[in-house]
Amino acid sequence: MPTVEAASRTDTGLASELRFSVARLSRRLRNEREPDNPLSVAALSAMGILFREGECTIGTLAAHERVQPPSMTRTVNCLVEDGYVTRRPDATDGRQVLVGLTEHGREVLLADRRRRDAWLARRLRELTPDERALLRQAAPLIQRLATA
Amino acid sequence: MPTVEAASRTDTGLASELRFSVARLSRRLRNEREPDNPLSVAALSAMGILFREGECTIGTLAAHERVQPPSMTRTVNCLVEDGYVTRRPDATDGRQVLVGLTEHGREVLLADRRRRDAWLARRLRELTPDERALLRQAAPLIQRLATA
DNA sequence: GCGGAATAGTTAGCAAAGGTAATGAGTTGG
DNA sequence: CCAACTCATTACCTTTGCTAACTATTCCGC
Repeated sequence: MPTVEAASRTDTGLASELRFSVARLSRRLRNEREPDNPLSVAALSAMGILFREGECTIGTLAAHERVQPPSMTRTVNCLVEDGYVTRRPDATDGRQVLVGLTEHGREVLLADRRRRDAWLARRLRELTPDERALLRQAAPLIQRLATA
Repeated sequence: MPTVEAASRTDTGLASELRFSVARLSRRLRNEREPDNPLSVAALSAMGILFREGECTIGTLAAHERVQPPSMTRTVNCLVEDGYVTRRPDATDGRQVLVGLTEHGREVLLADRRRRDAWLARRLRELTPDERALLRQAAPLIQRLATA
């Protein structure tokens, strides 16, 4: 049997397995959020971008989230209502809107992030140190698969 | 500094990183589905369960998907309409409904799965063999984190 | 073996979060 | 300077989840 074909078949198996397990853990993480959590998933990840990237336009946020601009407009509107972000017009291009985290938003984001990490951290403590080390190496790979 | 505290902090960092990368890849995988795909995500994973587990009741399907029974009822109704699954009453318990894949459903599921794996498999081929081997070990761990 | 409690599924109605199409406001190039 | 383009918004639709309320069936205590 040709090596290339074998390798390709194995990769497809890996793809299947990885896709399934990642989808499953992702769903589980969403479900394990506190039910009284004030922040929706969409809101949270938009705030995450603002935290990492600083002030962004609606379009930039939408592109980062791979979402259409109208969806991001709505998300941002909710966040403004709740005082987590501010909007201001761009000084040089009046069409654009700059969105930025408020101090309150930053605090709430970090608190929520801590809370959401807690469940997974607890689960991770049930693994062996070797298994954790393996996942520590895998995480950036998974990130790279998603990014480029 | 006490070892326990240090380990715990490191685990929290790992939790953060893993959560972020998994969420991101999962979103990306959803987005990379063919736009003209006839099967919704919910439908697809319900069919996946039927494929793995064989005939199931609505309640079992709902539990597997961590979804409330009414949601699964609707999903199954759509699948029945499209001829991907069949429903029949349980012989010994008239309250229950058994749902099973049709041959057509099985074919469509496998075709869709191949198509969805293709993108990820392509990305995986850009990694080194060592990196792929690492992910191959990580996949079952991720699965275990999600499952118990 | 019968009547109340429990269980499986469905129906109805609501909410979150995505999408497209059309519109308005602002910028820019010919 | 006006036509074409870009960014954001509005209006409306879809998917997919939820809860509450209801029906049909089974099970259990007596």
